[in-house]
Amino acid sequence: MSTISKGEKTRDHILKATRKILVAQGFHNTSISAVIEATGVKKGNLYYHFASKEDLGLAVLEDAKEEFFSFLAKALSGRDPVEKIINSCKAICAEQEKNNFVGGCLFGNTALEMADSNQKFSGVIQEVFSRWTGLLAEHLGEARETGLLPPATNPGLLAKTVVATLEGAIMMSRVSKDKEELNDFLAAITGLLGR
Amino acid sequence: MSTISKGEKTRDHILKATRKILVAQGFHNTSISAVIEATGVKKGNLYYHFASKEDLGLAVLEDAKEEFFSFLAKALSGRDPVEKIINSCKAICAEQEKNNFVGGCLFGNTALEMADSNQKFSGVIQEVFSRWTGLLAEHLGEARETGLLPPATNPGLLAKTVVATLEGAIMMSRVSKDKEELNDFLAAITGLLGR
DNA sequence: TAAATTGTACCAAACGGTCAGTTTATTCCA
DNA sequence: TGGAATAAACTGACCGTTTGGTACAATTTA
Repeated sequence: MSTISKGEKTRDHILKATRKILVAQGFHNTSISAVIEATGVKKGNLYYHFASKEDLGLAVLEDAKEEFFSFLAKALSGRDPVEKIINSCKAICAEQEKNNFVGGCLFGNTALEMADSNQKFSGVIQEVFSRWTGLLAEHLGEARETGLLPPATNPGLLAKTVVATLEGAIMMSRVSKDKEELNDFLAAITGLLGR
Repeated sequence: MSTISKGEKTRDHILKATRKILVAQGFHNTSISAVIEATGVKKGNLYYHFASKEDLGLAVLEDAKEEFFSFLAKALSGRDPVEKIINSCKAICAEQEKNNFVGGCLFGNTALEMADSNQKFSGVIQEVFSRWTGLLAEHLGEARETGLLPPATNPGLLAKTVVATLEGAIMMSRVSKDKEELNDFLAAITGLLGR
């Protein structure tokens, strides 16, 4: 007796399938008919679950957000805070390789596509970035206290820098489709953290 | 007796005006009618100068590319190679502030919007990134030879890292619209270069 | 018996693009 | 030098298609 209803299952199926298209093609280049084709869900049913295309896009983003932070929580593993961060970056890069550099980062993509034209979207993105950097900053603060990083370290700034470099790295390796390039970037981030 | 014909003037006017819309809204969210409205050029005339919307987009990108590298050449000024790079990053960030973080980087935006769906676009972007990092790598190599940077420095990788961090920084500060944040990132890049 | 799903048909608006024809500039020859 | 011929630049109405979205009765499922 599963507690998830059929409707919830369908909704989730739509979310996951739409995410795949959205991450590779972007919001404005993804049509409702493409979603219908990919999901197999009929139009009437789609609009039964989501009020509008915007609503669907936001729901996909929210869903991906939750999944990302649960992924991040698991990926942040290691013997010390610095290693945890490095491993999380490695895990993210591994995902990129796994997808053959198709899609990149949904949040980064959406950030650049919608930042100046849709507040609702950029609001979610802002939340992702601040929560993400906040988590990293916590660990970096811990690392500083325990002497793993120099006392002059600014955890908040360093966390943002790591995320920015990672986002930039995903962007550039997505264009070049170069596996080694991504590993190089990973080495650069490792260097940022003094290793 | 100017050597630029009326047609060339119109073409350039279209390119510049379209760029403004494109950088803020993206390719797929920019309609031909929006271009027509912004330029004042009638539809028939627009298609006299450009074969298609894609063609227009590519031309805008090419035009912006040329302008960027001429901007970069000027911005790469300073007493030594490292200072030159830092100043160029500062100049780029100053542009972002000037535009109130609207639009961000046309190349980065287009990279994330078109990378997986349009080879022609991503080809231009790839060229921009490789030329840009190539230029920085040259200066970094020089800096290493003259002892400004440690002998173990990898100019190519460091150049890519600088660009990646800058692109990530522009992305994140575009979402947050935070002036100080961008300056923080600038400090981080300066740190990357050992200053 | 309520929630979920299908089917079909429809809508106005916006989309990218075309084209015959008009205007403006340039060339060329008497 | 002037006027015809040619080419370049521009206009605006029009095209078919796709877009996101609606309506709603009929059916299936939990």
